[in-house]
Amino acid sequence: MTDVPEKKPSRIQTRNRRLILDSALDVFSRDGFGGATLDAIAKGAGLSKPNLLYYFEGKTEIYVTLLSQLLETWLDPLIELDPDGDPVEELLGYVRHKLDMALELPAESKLFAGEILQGAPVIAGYLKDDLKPLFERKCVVIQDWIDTGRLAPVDPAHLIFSIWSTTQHYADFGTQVSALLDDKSPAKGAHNHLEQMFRRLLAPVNQ
Amino acid sequence: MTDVPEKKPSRIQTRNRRLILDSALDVFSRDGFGGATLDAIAKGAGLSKPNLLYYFEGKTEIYVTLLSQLLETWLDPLIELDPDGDPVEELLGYVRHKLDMALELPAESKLFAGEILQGAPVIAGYLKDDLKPLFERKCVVIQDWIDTGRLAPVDPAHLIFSIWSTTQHYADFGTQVSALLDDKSPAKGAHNHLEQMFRRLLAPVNQ
DNA sequence: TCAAATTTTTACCATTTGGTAAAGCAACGA
DNA sequence: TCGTTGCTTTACCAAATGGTAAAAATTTGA
Repeated sequence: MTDVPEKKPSRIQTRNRRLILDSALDVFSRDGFGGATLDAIAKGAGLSKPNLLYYFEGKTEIYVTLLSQLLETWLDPLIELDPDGDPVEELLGYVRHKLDMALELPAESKLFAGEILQGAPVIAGYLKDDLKPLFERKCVVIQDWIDTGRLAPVDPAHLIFSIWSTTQHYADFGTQVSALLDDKSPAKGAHNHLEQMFRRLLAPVNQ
Repeated sequence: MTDVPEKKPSRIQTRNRRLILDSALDVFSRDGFGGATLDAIAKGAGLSKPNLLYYFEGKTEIYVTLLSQLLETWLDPLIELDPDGDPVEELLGYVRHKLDMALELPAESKLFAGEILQGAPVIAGYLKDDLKPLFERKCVVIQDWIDTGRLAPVDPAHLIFSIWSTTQHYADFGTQVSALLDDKSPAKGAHNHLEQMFRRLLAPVNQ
């Protein structure tokens, strides 16, 4: 038995692992996996590099831990799409939720985006094993809404892609958005615009 | 005079600079700036590393050259938005054009995305000096279309963001899209979906 | 309070990486 | 044919980086 001797973590462990992961999120999301250095992460956490390596086995383990924790949070709002709710309001609620997450947790969004951008070397398995089944279940839910006339006909998969892309854009391309909008917060305008866009797309024609 | 003694490039120079930039596009878009190595770029180009450094002054110069060339191509379709054309068709044409580019040049799209994701360290000046004026001109054009009743009322800036995000998603998040759609090409579905979505959004209500 | 366990530091190291110096080779014009 | 110019290779190097060993300091529990 080489593993599973793990005891409950001490207070120091809990605190320092938290410090490390917080710093790592900054560094990885700003510099990418390849550009990030253990020195930068250690400095941001206020620890020495060997000390950091006392808590994590290496750069990759920090990165994987960060992504794993992130994915749970990321999945949540999609899970909550309720088949029994009002279709248009359920989907608009999902849009709002995703946009709020993008605006409030841009570093997390960027970390995820960077991972996918580079071909998902770490989370390819997660995409196939966890995200895909969920994605397909929700596509069925949306298709049902369409078939029962409560939603305008639309391709469920591409609808989800559009929701993801438009909302995450405000985090992942935040630098560009800020540059083009003179740093005035895009939050209000983005919410209104996306609500309008998806409402028009989704509202069934004959009520 | 330390610069501008540049003569016309020889055939060998033209060929090798092309080889290097082609390889660099692969490597930078796959591994990010920080993760890319000169060795990988040299290998991909079939040259030795010192030979590569005979043609470019360093890693950064290759990256900057690549981005500069890319930005011209990237700007083009937006420039072509014709104020005198039919508003809805002009915008739908723009959507089509951007989507085709994303599907045909995913590496270029990813390179740009990676640069913005990391805070646009290299092209921040371009965003302010070139993209922003163009962006604002086109926002005015769109606003005029709305004011003359030929386009549904919509926030021009956020409309452009939505077009960019939804189209580029098929390149930048192509790994995820492929994983979720079982590798069947998303091209047809994406075109239909985006056409439908933006047509509904943009068509003026009272014809 | 004191020994055991945990945490942190100091001092390293091997590899990778961006980059250089300089010699060798090839091409071209006179 | 020869010298000048342009291109390529060989042989390096200094810095950065991921990571380790082991001693020192600290905390913990009995």
